[in-house]
Amino acid sequence: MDQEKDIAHSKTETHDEILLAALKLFAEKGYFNTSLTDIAEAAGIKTAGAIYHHFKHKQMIATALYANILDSLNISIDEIRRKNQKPSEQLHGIVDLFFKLTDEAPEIMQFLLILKINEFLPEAKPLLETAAFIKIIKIIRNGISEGEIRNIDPLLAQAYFFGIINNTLRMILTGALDKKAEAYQSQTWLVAWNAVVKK
Amino acid sequence: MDQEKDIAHSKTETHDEILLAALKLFAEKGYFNTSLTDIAEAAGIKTAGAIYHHFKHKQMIATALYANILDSLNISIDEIRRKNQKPSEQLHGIVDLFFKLTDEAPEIMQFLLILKINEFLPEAKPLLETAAFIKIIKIIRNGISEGEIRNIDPLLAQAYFFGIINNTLRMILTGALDKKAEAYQSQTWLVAWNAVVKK
DNA sequence: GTCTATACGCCGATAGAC
DNA sequence: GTCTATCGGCGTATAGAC
Repeated sequence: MDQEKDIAHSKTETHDEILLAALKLFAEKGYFNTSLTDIAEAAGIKTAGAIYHHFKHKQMIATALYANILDSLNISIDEIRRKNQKPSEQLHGIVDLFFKLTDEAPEIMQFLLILKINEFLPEAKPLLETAAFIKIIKIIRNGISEGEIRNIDPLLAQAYFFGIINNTLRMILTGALDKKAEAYQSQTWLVAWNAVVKK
Repeated sequence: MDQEKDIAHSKTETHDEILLAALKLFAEKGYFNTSLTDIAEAAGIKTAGAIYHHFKHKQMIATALYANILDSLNISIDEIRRKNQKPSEQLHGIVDLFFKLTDEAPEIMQFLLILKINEFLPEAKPLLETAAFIKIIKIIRNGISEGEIRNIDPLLAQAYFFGIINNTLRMILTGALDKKAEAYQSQTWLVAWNAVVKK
């Protein structure tokens, strides 16, 4: 951890404006189609040069973004695990979160589900090796040992369960499905859960 | 259709070498991380300039690639539909094809499942509006009217079914799942089919 | 901390000899 | 049809005034 402050109120105003603008633009046009000039403009500063007082280079913006998103996701998952005992309830909480984020902060979900992160951050850990997602695998593993989830390779169970969830969200984010995420939530949860539940 | 010849034996040798090299590099590093110099080198020609005798510009390479892949996919799907009557069998045939391609031509599946195509081909039709994928939706629609598949929005059924299939394949392609696609095929088919079947 | 100005490199693309 | 050579532009990044 480099920063003392957390995600909500970081060092300076513009520091955050830059991150916010970058998130929006990356989600919208992709990393390579977004220039520092674009980001500067969207962040309310007139020149790209000013960005270098906040980030060493362009990649660092994406790196910080990635870290922040995964960090707050990790925190949310901790909270969900604390508030719910059964793996099924914990997974349900995560699904709730994902659907809520899709409606309320679609750029974050775009970043997680649609962007090919290691195309512009070759050094970054793949999502699945990230603290947040390791915890998800752990929840699934618990679900298996407690008899809620079928006894299959936890990674496969993850692939099936989140294959359904994430693909549905992806289609919402790209506009292929035209209602709000909320409209599909309960039905999609049921199908996903059914794909892994022990019957 | 610009070309008279089909995908298998196009105009010239190098024309195909270029496409093949580009496919490989795009799948491996992404479109924006691949320069025409890279492609030239991988295609066995010494200079990037020579490429322009085969393609108007870089985008056209990707466009041709995309068209070729979708074309041959479309043909395969026609064949599958011809050889199989029931929607369930047709879907099974498509799943077979996808798993086979993942093992035997992973770059093609990377192109389809992992690359964010409209990031470098903004004009291109989204996958789902493509002839091949419209036929897949049609198969699902038939499955619903014939009573094999549950009566839900065909697009949602597609999201669920291929969410499982594609996410599994994606994890194989990225190395998160370490066996060959074939090893997961029958199990994954069952789970995916179960997610949409009318019970 | 933001501005102006500018350096630098890389890549896409073109011209023209062979 | 492939080569050499080169142009032009854009985008990252830096230097230095304010």
